[in-house]
Amino acid sequence: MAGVQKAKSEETHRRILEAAVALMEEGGLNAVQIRAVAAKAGYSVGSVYKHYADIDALIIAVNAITLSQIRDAMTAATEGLTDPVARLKALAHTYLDFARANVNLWRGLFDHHLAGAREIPEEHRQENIALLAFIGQEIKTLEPAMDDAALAARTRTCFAAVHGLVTISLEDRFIGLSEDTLPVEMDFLVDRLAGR
Amino acid sequence: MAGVQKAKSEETHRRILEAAVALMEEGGLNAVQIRAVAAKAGYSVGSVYKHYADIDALIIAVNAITLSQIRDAMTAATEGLTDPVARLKALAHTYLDFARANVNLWRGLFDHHLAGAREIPEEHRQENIALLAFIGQEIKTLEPAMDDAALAARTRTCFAAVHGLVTISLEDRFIGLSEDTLPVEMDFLVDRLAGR
DNA sequence: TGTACATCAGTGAACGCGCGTTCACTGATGTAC
DNA sequence: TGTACATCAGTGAACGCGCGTTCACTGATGTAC
Repeated sequence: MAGVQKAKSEETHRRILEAAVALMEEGGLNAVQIRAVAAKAGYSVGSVYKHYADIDALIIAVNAITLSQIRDAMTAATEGLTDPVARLKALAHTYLDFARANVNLWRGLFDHHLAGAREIPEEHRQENIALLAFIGQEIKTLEPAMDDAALAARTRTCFAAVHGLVTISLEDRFIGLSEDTLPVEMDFLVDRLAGR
Repeated sequence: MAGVQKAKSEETHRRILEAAVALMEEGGLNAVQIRAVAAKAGYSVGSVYKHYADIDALIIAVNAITLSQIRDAMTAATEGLTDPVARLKALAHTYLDFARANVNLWRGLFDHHLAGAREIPEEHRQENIALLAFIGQEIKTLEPAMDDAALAARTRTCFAAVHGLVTISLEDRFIGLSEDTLPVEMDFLVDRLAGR
């Protein structure tokens, strides 16, 4: 009956990660605490440490899931669209909708800062690049003559502008744009960025 | 010799605030701690509480100074300029330059979240509105036919887009735009937002 | 198949640190008469 | 001007809480012979 330990271990690993995701969703980054995760997953504190080196590793794992969810949503949203501007709009709205539907998961991506010299894991970096690649692809279609450096810069600018609109709309301290005007403003922004 | 106590008290108040600003500048939001502020200002922990109700009140005071610094820089930067787009570019570059020159003070504005139900002080809110008013004024010149609600929405969108570019450029996790391309991208963004 | 030992998953009390906050106290300044 | 008392600025040890992390331990699973 070999493999029982492995199966148990994998289930525990999965349950702990699920609990962490749920806590991030419910209470934001600060709610992802070792004791809370352990309790929610149905294990003890020590077990969490058998699967994740520390709290940062766990949060990074949660953020990796969030990034891949966004990537998947973007893939689905652009499927079948051919016009570059329509595709860019679909990407922007997907990003906005995801952020609004999953405020805490989305904030977790940007609120989590590693202390000191620790590096962002390569996997995470790749996911970020993947999101930018969605945008870069469309901009290349719109501006075929642009060289690679300019394209990379322009891609980040466009992402940054859309990201800014999403950020500000989620901050209550800036009395937010109303529910209805937000998509209108997003379309305006993408149109202008695309030169239309 | 009346007024000695008042003068001492005012000086202490000022020194504590100065120490808090210096700490925020040097080490970011998390460096603004009661003990650190007290030590830097040359007083004891208890004295800080004689002048500020709690750590949040002190941080809010620091942020108020930062906001007014930005506002003053914007006023100076637009002086003498008449073209609305030139003025918008000057505002955007002032914002970018301030953030790059005072990363920690600038981050403090957005990283500080009040726990629970506490409200953002009215003074703070007014300063935010003041910054938006700078932009709104120029957009009104560019789009005189726009009604107030649309103008308010558009103003926030433009601020948000510029804010996003500044935010992303300060994040090292997105390999930043190089020193040189950043102003170019900022000009591009403002031109496009202005419809040029 | 059975025995002895090694390895693993899981436990949870205890440690340690950071840090905001309190409060009884001291000495200086202000005020009333 | 002098005395007695009140008020204020400033002190810093101590409290309390949150929370990440450790580690000696238990029982189950795996392995060697």
